[in-house]
Amino acid sequence: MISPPSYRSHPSPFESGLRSDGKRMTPQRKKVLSLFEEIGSGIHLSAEEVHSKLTISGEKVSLATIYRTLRLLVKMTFLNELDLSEGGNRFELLSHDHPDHHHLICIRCGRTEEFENNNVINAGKEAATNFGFKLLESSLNVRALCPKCSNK
Amino acid sequence: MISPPSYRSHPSPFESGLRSDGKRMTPQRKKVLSLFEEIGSGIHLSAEEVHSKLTISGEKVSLATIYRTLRLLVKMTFLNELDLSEGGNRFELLSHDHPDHHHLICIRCGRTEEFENNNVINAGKEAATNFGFKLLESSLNVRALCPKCSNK
DNA sequence: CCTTTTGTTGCGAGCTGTTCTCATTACGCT
DNA sequence: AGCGTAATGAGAACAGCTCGCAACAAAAGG
Ligand SMILES: [Mn+2]
Ligand SMILES: [Mn+2]
Ligand SMILES: [Zn+2]
Ligand SMILES: [Zn+2]
Repeated sequence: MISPPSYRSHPSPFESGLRSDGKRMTPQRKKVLSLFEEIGSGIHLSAEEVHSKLTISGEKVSLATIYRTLRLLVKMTFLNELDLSEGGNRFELLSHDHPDHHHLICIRCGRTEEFENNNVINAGKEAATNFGFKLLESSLNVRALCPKCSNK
Repeated sequence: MISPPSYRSHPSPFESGLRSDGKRMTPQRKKVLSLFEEIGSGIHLSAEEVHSKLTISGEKVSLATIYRTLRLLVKMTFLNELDLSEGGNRFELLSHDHPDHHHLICIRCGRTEEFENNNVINAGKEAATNFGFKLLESSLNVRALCPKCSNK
């Protein structure tokens, strides 16, 4: 029989964020966030894809819980939600070094590249200011054809 | 009994665009495009809204036909399709003086303002060039709170 | 510990926006 | 007017997502 460590281990930022809000850490939540962390940033997964990736690696989490958890992780700013037009929404690990990147999407094959541009960020700020709006977030989606799809 | 005019009237750009592609002008198609033209640019309508506006003014066009026609009008570049995240997609008359405008959206009440910014356009071009993509279109969506929704 | 409380899950039903199927209609051409 | 074929209307189907609720499980209290 293994006894738990006698010291109190540091809770992860995820766990303490949950706790401080009366919410609980669960295996399902851990699995979803871990998937994104293992896969790294710059990868954009749909809820369906999260579900099948977990299923394939033997972890059973219901689709409804995945949707709930994704929403939660977005609200907690661990994930970023993308609306790339075609198909369902996608989610990516929110990297704190590149929080404001934008996306270049091949509308044929779905290949997606990321880029940053301060002018875009400023354009959003400026527009919000001009109309007296309080800026939340601005996202530039560039729809295009990748080299492979472009020459036939 | 009224006879049709004996001269051949100039077909509209819409009609000639259709004809040149083996497609036909129909009352339904005319009604949908006319609605957008009468209502003017800068107005963003969902398919459902197009349907109810036509229904209210006594024009009966089925919802399926409206979806088909909206797709067609986008492909023919008479309309622009917006993906403002929340709810269904919206459509607007594509004004040829302001083809590349962007949108500032209040996520609470839906109020939407338009703005133009050359830096944004250039950012899209630049990103496409850097990755060897062929640019199709780029759209900046700024999510924010309008003054009314922002203070309470 | 056992009990209570309360947040969370899984499942299926439900919902919303959009597309599809197919029988019927009607545009455009002669 | 008649023909070929595109387009429509009506409803079924679909995709993506949310909800309701019973079963479950983590905290909290005794
Ligand atoms: Mn990204
Ligand atoms: Mn607009
Ligand atoms: Zn491609
Ligand atoms: Zn508002």
